[in-house]
Amino acid sequence: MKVTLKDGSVKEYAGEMSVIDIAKDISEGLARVATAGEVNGEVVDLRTVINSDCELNILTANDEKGLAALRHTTSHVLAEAVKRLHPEAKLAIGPSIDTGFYYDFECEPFSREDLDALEKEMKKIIKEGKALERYTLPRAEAIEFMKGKGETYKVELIEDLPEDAEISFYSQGEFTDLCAGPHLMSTKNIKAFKLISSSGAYWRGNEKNKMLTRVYGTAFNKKDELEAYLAHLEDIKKRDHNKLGREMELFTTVDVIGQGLPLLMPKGAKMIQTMQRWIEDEEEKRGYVRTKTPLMAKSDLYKISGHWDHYKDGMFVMGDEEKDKEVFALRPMTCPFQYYVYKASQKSYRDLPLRYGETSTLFRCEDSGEMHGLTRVRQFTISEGHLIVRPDQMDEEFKGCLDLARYCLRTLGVEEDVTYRLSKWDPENSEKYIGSAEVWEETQQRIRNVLNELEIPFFEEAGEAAFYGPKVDIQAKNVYGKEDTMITIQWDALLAEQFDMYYVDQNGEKVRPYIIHRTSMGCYERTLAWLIEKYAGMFPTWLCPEQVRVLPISEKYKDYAEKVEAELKDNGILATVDNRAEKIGYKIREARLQKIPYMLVVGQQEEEQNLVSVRSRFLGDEGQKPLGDFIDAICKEIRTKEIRKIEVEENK
RNA sequence: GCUGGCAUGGCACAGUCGGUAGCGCACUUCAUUGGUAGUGAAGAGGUCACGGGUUCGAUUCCCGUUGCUAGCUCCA
Repeated sequence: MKVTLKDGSVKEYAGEMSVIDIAKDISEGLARVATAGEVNGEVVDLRTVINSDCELNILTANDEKGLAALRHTTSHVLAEAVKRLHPEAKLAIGPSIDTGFYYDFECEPFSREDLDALEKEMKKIIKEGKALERYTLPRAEAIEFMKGKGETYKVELIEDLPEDAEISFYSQGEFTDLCAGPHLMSTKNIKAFKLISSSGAYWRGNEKNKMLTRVYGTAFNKKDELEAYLAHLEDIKKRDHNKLGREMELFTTVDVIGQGLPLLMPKGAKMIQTMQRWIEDEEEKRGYVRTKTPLMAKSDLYKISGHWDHYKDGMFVMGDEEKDKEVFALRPMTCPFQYYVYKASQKSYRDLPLRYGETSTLFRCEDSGEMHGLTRVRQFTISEGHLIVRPDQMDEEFKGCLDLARYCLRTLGVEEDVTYRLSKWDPENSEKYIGSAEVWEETQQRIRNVLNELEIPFFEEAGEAAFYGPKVDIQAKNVYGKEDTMITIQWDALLAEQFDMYYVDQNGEKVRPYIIHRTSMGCYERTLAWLIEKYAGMFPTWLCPEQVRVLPISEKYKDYAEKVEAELKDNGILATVDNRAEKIGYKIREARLQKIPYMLVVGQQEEEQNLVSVRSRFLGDEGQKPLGDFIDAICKEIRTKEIRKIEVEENK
């Protein structure tokens, strides 16, 4: 057989060879994941193809797929440990994932102590060093086998496989699991693993099914890799906006106010105001006009838009339809409000495109388990906008929205951190959407063309569209790897009909416009959360709620310090003075902990020569400068929204 | 909504095998007037989230509620 090595060279083996022989022949590292191989891009168990005539691409322990095999094997060891300590537990599934693996069981929930005991048992199993043997059974026999063991979930899994399928199993000593592989040769090759947490998870991800107990764990090739990963987990907790944002007094929550209703404190509110002013001004430059529409409306409005039928559960409804004459609901979106602004007067084709923007507060009654810090809340504010467009202007306007979105991302310094998703409808589930299949397919293709033209890499996902049209969602991950939508641009060729919107064309005919629903920088709260994690609280100067702090050496220099502060403020710089009777070292320590970009130390020398001693977050001690020079420099930094590089170690 | 975990002064945490609580930071006052990451001293501050139950007695044990949190599900 031919074996392709990592460097692309091909080695040929003749006659009967064992997997171990080949693995050892190639490298020591390979023996660790010797059962993982790849034929025609598909990961297979080496033993299924060994000595047959095919080209095999050997996976090393450092390959993603090799690592997956290691982790998957660890999940089998976990399953065996669970069966040993909790024989009543039923096995569900246990795949490897990005960060490790998990295994779902039907059993009582595990506490941390249970996990520790399982880890101990797993170490025992690993030490026993059982070889993983692979064998297959015909489908009917496989079902009988699993039925005999009482593994009802496994039976269900096999029943979903084709009638003529050969079902593969892996056994390690006394423990056998249904599995496609691949695996390590032996459990003893697991060198570094850790059970991370336990939680509930619905069988097959369906909330109508039974809730199983999921155990998350991870495994690495080497102990130090595991330790580095665990240290990394600790590290990202420090960037977690939900922790850091509270510590930095950007926001807080209060029991009696309610879930998903964070309070933005002065510093957080200032940052959001800075972003809002910036975005509103930018939109105006790009031809947007502003509206300010009500935060609530009668149910009649939502009945026209379709939200009353489709999304009533997600809205805060005031009143009872049975008893009250009028029922109101807080708005979960701005669309229909701006449509009525459009409809207030008759529009000509010459009026289009019309770009409406609104800094819009929305309310969505998220389920109680969904709320998270500032990223998933029940009241939030977005830079919402609707473009009312002639069909022939659609491509250009859609591009304009993408351009604005990318400008926002670039300015915040996060353009490298996002992925673009073309969110399509789901033809299998067409009742969730309005409009014909032809319209959907055509619009999706037009969006694809726009993205390709702008050379934006994107991926496509079915079933993620809005009910009225496909969209481009700009996605970002939080420190824990969870993904959220930061910006959305939606193509809507259908709602104009619902609201009877039209314009009059050259021929005097009424024509339906197209609509683009879009955000320029999405939800302010969510963006703030993202920035906290991105910059670990050390925001670009222009976004900082306090940009400069003046630190007089002693109270003798109070007047000069206040003069400096006044001059900074005159120039639009957010500055304060620390006039407390503390030593300079103490004041510096505090300003650094509060991540203030610039400290200006002033004493006798500075006062006499109208100087400031600059200490920045970026370079540390920048030396004495004339006050005017400093002001010029920081004003430029703020005006251009520069993101200065941090070149000093943050070691305390 | 579901399954767990957690809830002790403003913050971050000890602690009580059931006998009404402590440290650090922050805060207040006094002294100190200083040159680049913590000056010293004194003081104030908590019905141990809320509501029930068990008990002679509950912050501690049990139940419920609320909030936070890890996931699952959901996210127009």
